[in-house]
Amino acid sequence: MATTSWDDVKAARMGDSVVEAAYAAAQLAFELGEQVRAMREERGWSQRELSALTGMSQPAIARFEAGGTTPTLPILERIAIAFDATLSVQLKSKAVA
Amino acid sequence: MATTSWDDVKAARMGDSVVEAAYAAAQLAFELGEQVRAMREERGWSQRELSALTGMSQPAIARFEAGGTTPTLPILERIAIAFDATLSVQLKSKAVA
DNA sequence: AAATCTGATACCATCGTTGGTATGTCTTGA
DNA sequence: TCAAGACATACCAACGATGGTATCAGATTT
Repeated sequence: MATTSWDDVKAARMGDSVVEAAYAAAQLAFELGEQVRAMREERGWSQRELSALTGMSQPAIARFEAGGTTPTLPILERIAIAFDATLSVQLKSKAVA
Repeated sequence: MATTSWDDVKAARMGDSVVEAAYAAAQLAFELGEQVRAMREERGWSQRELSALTGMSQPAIARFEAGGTTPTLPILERIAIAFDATLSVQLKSKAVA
């Protein structure tokens, strides 16, 4: 084997993963957007009010709620704080089999 | 009130939030890095092997595990897939009081 | 009808993460 | 001692999210 062999051997398998991950992240972004919109409306806040509380722009809130972008963790933290909520990010092993 | 009033009124309160959120995100990044390193070593994988599986570079893995950067959700998804794990991101309301 | 508020979209500048590469150090093994 | 592997760090280019602003459509109110 020429190169490291790992790069080659796993390359094919990895190709799918990146796409799969991108799709999963997009779905996550969409769901988070929906949840934030629900929490915001629950409190009767406008996008402008939430943007002021989080230091974000109103367009950023709109994009995020629509699932147009995948939010960063710092942004999610700011939103959590605005809602007096807790941000939880976990990597949970599926099966131990 | 001159401008929208929201921008002004909440501005002071928001200042702390941004810093607080940045700190929280950094801590989250650190903990995630530790967890990923643990999961990786648990499987006897080198950073190079994990980088091949996730389509990331070895330096990116090193930075991430050291907590040097705050990972993006797509990256976390790729890592989760490599570990055959599930990525969970939740905004949980604290008290309902 | 006019004014106002809300949410959505577009454009551009900026910032942070990441990719890619090279390099350095340390450890292990031949 | 030398070679190879593993991890860390540095530098730069590319990409995506965000900030800021302006604008637009729809709904509400006067």
